[in-house]
Amino acid sequence: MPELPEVEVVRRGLHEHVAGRTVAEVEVLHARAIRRHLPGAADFASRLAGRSMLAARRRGKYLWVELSDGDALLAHLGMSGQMLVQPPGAPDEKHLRVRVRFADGGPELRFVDQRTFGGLALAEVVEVDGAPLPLPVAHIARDPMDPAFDPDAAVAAMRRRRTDVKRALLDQTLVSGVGNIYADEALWRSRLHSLRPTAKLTRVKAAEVLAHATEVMREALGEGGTSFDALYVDVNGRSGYFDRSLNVYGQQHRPCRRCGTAIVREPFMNRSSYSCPRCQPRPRGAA
DNA sequence: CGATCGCCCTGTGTGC
DNA sequence: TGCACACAGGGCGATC
Repeated sequence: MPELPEVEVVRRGLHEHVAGRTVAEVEVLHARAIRRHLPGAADFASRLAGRSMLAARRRGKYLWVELSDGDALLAHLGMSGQMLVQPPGAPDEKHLRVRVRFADGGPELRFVDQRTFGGLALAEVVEVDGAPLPLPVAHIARDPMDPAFDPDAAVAAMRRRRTDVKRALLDQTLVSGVGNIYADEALWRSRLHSLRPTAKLTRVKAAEVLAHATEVMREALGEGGTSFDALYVDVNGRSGYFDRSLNVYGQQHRPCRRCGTAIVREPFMNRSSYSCPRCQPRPRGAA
């Protein structure tokens, strides 16, 4: 479940290990991994070969590497995607989808993805609101780690929506980078139930939940991200430690760290929401 | 256009 | 032991 902090850890690793290197050869082992690259695997491989990789960038949960021709190698990790830096000759991972070999003969870049929700693509870079973005990312809002992130504008956009606060937090066109884990953690810190309507939140309360989302993601980044198993790892295959700090996510039946009430899990959008029923009372009238 | 819903995937865990 | 099914869930296309 890579969300902003986990993707940022991967971005830093890419920046450190691939920036400045020239691609020699690309191998696509599973077509679904490049399904967003509409011209197909052969086009993907031939256009990437010979390009140099420049800076690694990120917005929300998307990351990309600028290429020497002005385009970008765009990646989304989905649920289980990994970008690994491995020595040539290391055994192929079971779910290895794309391999990038470099002209210097050094470590390869490997895209590994068990559940195949993630993928790579080559994309044109366009300018949106003063920021260079790969075209498929143009509709994604700035994330709270972006120096140009405007909290007041994000609060206003959230309150304009006729929806529930958790849906708003997960909507990448309002604020990007927040997924199910950090949404639940931010709501717990804000003492808000996921079904509270955004339109009824005060400006102050909406700003508070956004600030909590930002804070929890910053703390997670400081711990190297959240990991429940070996699915989420940095480019060297190492896991983060923030799962030890989670207050509600995955904590059903455990006592709330504030009031001792048992944390509950409820179905939400075909997935789960975790909350404290006492600190985060369900709004009246909500189903 | 805003909001909602179903689908895309595979490995793991659980209950019968 | 083996089978069926729930679950993990981000993003996007279709639909109203």
